[in-house]
Amino acid sequence: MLTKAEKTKQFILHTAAPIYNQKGISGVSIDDVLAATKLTKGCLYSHFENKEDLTNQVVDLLLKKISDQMRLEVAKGKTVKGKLFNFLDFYKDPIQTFVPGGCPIINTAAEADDNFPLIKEKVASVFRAGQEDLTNLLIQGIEDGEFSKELEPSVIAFKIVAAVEGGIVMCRVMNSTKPMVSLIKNLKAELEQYSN
Amino acid sequence: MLTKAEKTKQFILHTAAPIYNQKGISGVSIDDVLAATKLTKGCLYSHFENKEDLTNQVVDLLLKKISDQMRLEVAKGKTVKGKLFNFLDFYKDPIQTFVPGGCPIINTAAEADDNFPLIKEKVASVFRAGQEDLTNLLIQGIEDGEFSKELEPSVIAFKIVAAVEGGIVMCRVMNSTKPMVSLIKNLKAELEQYSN
DNA sequence: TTCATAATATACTTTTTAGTATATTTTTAT
DNA sequence: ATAAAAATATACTAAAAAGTATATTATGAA
Repeated sequence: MLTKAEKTKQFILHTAAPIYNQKGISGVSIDDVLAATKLTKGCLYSHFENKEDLTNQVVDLLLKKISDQMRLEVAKGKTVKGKLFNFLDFYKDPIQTFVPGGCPIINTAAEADDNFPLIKEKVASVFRAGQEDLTNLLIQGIEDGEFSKELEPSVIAFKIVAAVEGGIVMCRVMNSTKPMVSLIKNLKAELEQYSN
Repeated sequence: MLTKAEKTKQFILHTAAPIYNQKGISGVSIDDVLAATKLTKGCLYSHFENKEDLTNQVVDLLLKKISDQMRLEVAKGKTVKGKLFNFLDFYKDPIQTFVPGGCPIINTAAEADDNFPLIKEKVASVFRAGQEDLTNLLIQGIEDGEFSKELEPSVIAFKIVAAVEGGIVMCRVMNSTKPMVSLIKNLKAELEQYSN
C-alpha cells in the first residue's frame, strides 16, 4: 500500500501537471501549486527540495502520462495501419486534450530548448523514442507487405509527428479543431497511398 | 529622421526580441532587457507603460520580423512551385534561426494559447493570414495549371505549415537539422506529386 | 545659443515569489 | 495503546522582480 506521504506527493504531482502544461514552466509559481492543492509550503517542501525539483518531477510525469496513453491507444490497433491510424486519432481534438493545455511534449519542447538543458534532454529522449517506435512500426509494415517499399520509414515517422504536433499548437491558438480533422484525414490518405 | 527617443525605443524592442524568443514571455524579466540594452529602468519605463506593454510590442515585432522575411523569400519565387519551395527552404535550418531561439510564431503560440489572450489573438491572426496566403497561392497554382485539381489547397497549406513548425521545435530539442532537411525534401516531393 | 521639453539615470518602494525554522499533528510499527 | 518518525501547518526571512519619484542630462525648435 502507498504510504500517506507518497500519496500526497503523487497528489501534488498530478495536480500540478495540468497547471504546468497550461502555464509553462516559467509561468508556474509555487503558490499556484499550493492554491490548487490546498496544501501549505511546509508540506510541499517536505516532498520536494525546491521548485526545480518539483518542476523536473512534474515534467517527468507529464511526458510519461502522454506517452503511456498514446502507446496504449496505438497498441489497440490490429495491423500496422490500424496502429498508425490510432496514433493519429489520439490527437484528433487539439482543444480538449488528454492533459489540459495541449500536448505536453511540444509544449515542453518549445519552452525548454533554450532554457532548461535537463528538461530539453528529457523531451529529446521522448521524441527519439517515439521516432524509433514509429519508424520500426513502419519498417514492420513494409516487411509485412502492408506498405510499399517506396515509403521511407524515418522520414514519414518524423513528418507525421511534426505535422500533428505543429497542428495541435496551431489549432489551439486559432481555437478550431477543424484543420486538425482535415490534417489527420490527409495523413491517413497519404499512408493509404503507400498501401499495398 | 527618427527622433532620439524613437531610436531608443526601437533599440529596446530589437534587443529584447531575441531574448523573448529564447526565454519566452514568462521567462523574461525587465532586468534581462536592461542588462542586454545597458539602459536603466527610468529610461525603459519612459518608453513602455509596464512589462505587459513591452511584451505586447516585442511580440508584435517578432511576428512582423519573421512574417516579413518569410514573405520576402517567398516573393522571390517565379512560379507558384518556386514560391512554395522558397517557403520551405526558409525554414531549412531550425538551429540557426532568423531570430535566435526558433520560429517566434510557434514559440509564441505554444506559450500564449492558455495564458495571454491578447497575444494568442495576435498569433492566430498571423496563422490565419499565412494560411490564407498559402491557400490562395495553391489555388493560383491550380488555376495556372501548375498543380492538379486533386490538391486540396487549404488542407495542404495547413499540413505544410504544421509540419514545418512542428519540425522546427522537434529538431531544436533533438539538436539536429537532419530530420528537417529530410522533411523539406519530402514535402517538396509531395508537391511534385501534384505537379502537372 | 538658449530654453523648454524630452530622455535618461539614480535611488528608492512595493509586490511577488522562493525558501526556512519551528511547532503541531498524524502515521505507523511495535 | 504508545512512542518514534514522518507529515503537515504556521509564521517567518530572503531574494528577485516590478514599478515609481525625482534629479540630471541631452535634444532640437525658436
